[in-house]
Order: sequence, then C-alpha cells, then structure tokens
Amino acid sequence: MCGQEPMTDPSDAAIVPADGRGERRSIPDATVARLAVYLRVLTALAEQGTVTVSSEELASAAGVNSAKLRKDLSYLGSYGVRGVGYDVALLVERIARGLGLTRGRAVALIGIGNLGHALAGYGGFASRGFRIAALLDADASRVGELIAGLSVRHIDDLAEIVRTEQVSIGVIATPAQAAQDVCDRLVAAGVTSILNFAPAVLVVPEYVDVRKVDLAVELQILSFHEQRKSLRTRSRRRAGLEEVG
Amino acid sequence: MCGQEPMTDPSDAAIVPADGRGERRSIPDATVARLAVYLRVLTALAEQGTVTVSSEELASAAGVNSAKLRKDLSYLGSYGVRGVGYDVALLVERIARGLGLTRGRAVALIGIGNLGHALAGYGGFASRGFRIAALLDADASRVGELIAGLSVRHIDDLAEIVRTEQVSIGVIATPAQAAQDVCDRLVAAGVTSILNFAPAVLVVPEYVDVRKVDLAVELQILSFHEQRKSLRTRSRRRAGLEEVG
DNA sequence: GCGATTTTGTGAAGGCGTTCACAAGCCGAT
DNA sequence: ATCGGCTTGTGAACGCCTTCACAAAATCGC
Repeated sequence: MCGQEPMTDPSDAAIVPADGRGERRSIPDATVARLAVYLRVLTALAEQGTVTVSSEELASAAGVNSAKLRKDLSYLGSYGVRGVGYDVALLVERIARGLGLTRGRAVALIGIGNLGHALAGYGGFASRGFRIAALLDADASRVGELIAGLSVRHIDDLAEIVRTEQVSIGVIATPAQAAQDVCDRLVAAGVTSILNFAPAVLVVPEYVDVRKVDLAVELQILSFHEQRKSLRTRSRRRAGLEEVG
Repeated sequence: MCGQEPMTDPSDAAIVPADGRGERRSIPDATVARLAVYLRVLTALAEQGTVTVSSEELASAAGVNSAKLRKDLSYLGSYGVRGVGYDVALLVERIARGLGLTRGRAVALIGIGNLGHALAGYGGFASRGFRIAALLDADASRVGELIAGLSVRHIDDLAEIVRTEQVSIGVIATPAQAAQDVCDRLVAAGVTSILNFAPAVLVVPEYVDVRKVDLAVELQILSFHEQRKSLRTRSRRRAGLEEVG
C-alpha cells in the first residue's frame, strides 16, 4: 500500500554541469535513494553466486516495478545486455561508483546517548563502506569510555578530528536542544554532509546537505494511515455496504 | 541544499472516498510527513507560551516555504485568521486529530539487539503519544530481561500481545534475515502498520503500510552528494574557472 | 544466416506536488 | 464607518517523477 521507498527532498534536484563528456546527466534524488537499495540487493545476490539478473527479477527483489528500475539504472549508463539482463558484479561496481562509494568515507558520530550507543555498535555502517572515525560527546564524564573499540572523545576536539581523520559525514545523535550547536560546529569544521537523528530542524548554509531521521515522525505517518484505514472501514459500514451495527 | 524533509512513497497517494461530508480531501503523503514536523514545532512554540503564529514564522521554523506550509494546512481545513495567523493551540489540536494521534497508539518492538535496546529507551515515543506495549525477541536467553521498565517476551507471544494490548504498529529492529519472518507474524497477528529498521525489503499484503529506515542508505545518499560536490569543484577547476593544479 | 524470443533503453504521456501570485478577509487606526 | 495594511487560502502554471509502450539489440535454435 504505502511503499517502502525512502525519499529525498525534491526541492533540490541533483545538478551536474553537463560539461564536455563529464557526468552523463543529472540523477534525480528519488533515484539515488533507490540505487542504494538496488546495491544492497545486488550485493546479496552476488554473495549467493548469482551472475546475471534481469530488470524484472531485480525490480521485484527491490520492491519496485521494472520500468522504474531500468530508468534508474539508465542514469548510470548502459550496462545491461538486451535479451540477457545485467551482470551482477558489474552493476555493483557501477552503482557503487555512481554513489561515490569507491573510497570508504569517514564518519564522526556525535552524541553517545541511547541512540548514539546503538549506532556506534551498528555493523551495517562498516559493512557498507563507512568507517566510524570518532565518537564524540559534550559530557566530560563520558569521555574515555570505550565503545565498539573506540574511545569517546570530547566535542571540542571535533575540528581536529575532522582534519586528521578526513571526516566527510557527521551524524548527530544528541538531544534536540544540542543539535543546532553541534551542527554549527560540524559546519565550521568543514563537514558538508550531516545525518540528523535529533528531532530538530537544522539551519545550515546552502552548500551543506542535511538528511534527517525522526523516529516519532515515522510513527506519526503510520498513525495517519492507520486512521485512514479505520475511517474508511467505518464510513463504508455507515454507507451500508457491509452489515450495520 | 538538499532539504531536510523526509519523504514517503508517492506511488500511493492517500485516498479518501469523498463520501457525503466525510473527510475533507485526500492528503498527499508528502504533506502528512511535513504535518508531523509542524506539530513538533508548534508543540515547542506552545510550551514557550506563543499564542499565535503566522505561516511565515512557522514555515521558517519548520524549514519550508510559507506557500507550501499554507497549502499543507489547508488540507486539514481553514483554521487560520487572515491578517493575523494561526492559533497555536488550535493548530496543534487539529494536526494531532488529522494525523490520528488523538488516542495514543500501542507499539510492539521486535528485536532487542543494539538498535532495539536504544529504541526501547528512546523517550521521544512516549512524549509524542506512542506507548511501547511490548518488547519481543526470538532469543530465549533474552526473555525476561528488563529494559526501560518492560520485560522482554518471546516472539511466540506476539499474537496474544497484539490482541490484549491492542497493538496497532509493529517496529522491526531485527537482523535483516529475520525481518520477513517477523513481518509475516505481525501481519498474521493483525498489525497493519510496520516500521522496519532492518535492511531488507519486506513483502506484505497491499492493505499493510510499511515504512523503512535504513541507516546505511541514508549515508550512501549523503555520499552521493559529497561526490557530486567534489566533482563539481574538480570540473570547474579543469575548466580553468579557478587556478589550475 | 535468419527468424523467433527475450530483455534493455528511452521517448512520450500522464500524474502529483511545489511554487506563484492574487483575491478574499480580518484587524486596527482614524 | 471606512481605509490601509497584513495574512490566509487557493486556482493555475510549472516541473519533476513515474508509467507506458515500443524500437533496438542480443541470444538461441535450426
């Protein structure tokens, strides 16, 4: 019913200068989000030994329709073979390259509370090419604590860490009221991509990308659909299409 | 640059039967997601004593433009006053009602690993009207463990718990390979809304809503934009618009 | 080699959401 | 009571994304 695709803000469609024979073409944000999913599915296929996959198979494994999948892949170039399908290994490589995953990026995680702790221990980052370079917190009493093999450092060390570890992405897992301050520090340190788990709207310069994940908002969206479903049932009942109470 | 709005799948626009004088009109998924954000901002405003707010003020606090905000609110009805703005308390009430948050919904959380643990302890759920009714895990050795005041129960008790606790939303925080099985159990137990943190594509009947949060995908999207930024700089340099290397 | 079959890649069409711009409406001052 | 200023609500235009449908291309069998 309500699909599973995450989404990005369509207000800024990806722009590529279209210089010479540089990048092929601008890739829509919605497509980028799906490419990441295809990559995950393809990696799993590769691990179980699948060599070739058709758009139909891959699409159904990723939960989209095949026309959309083909159009998405076409933004990267023509890597399929008509009548045959796609080479799994080649596609994995192309998508990874398209998403800029060729060199593993360093991530700094700020806010070692409940959620920060879980994120620090989450294996999915490392397994998909992201290296957690540092854990930081403002609470001095947490500094030095060892989590997932990393020692927690103080937020004041942020700028230095970003420089020495070449951090390109900051993850904010602090309480809401600390988020903007941490965000400002990240931007000042030169970080231009931020993933925000705090339930707060961040203000950043236009050249900085922010993605947010708000757990309560997700539940509220589901709540809306739940209500819609029960309203629908109720009004159908009222209309006498089913037995009346 | 890349905005902060989460997104839903546009492939299924909300449908309301438009019977008699039932619901006003269909609310787009993108709007629903933003309404949840407005609600958060408005609640904060109310707490600090603000009585009235203009679309311009609220929009900038929520990080959207005012036209969009007004159109979003208009789906709920006409609750603003021209020349004045919106009554904060009234709007909070209307949005909460629109999202179906009038009665607090019960949530079952399955998978008490790293992430599940953090989610169980996350205060943001309770504070926004969601009650965690049960924690479940397939690992018998975890059963009985006390987390955030709740005792972990075995996944086999799911159906019973859903019935007795009136669970309407299931949250999956298991490893990827267990996700589909847990999902099937939820659906079988009558749950029609699922929030999935496992990096897996869930197959569900069309009447079930699934939202997914994939942390690695979020990072990959940021990675793409990082690459785009550096590519742009590089090609500009190559074009001689800046000093050459 | 050639035709049948399969599957990709992509113009074109359609749908949905965002943005624009302004009429309608409310308040307060005079 | 009227006027001026401010803010909402919304039709219309625009743009992006999805979906459709088919030509192009590759393999297989004969």
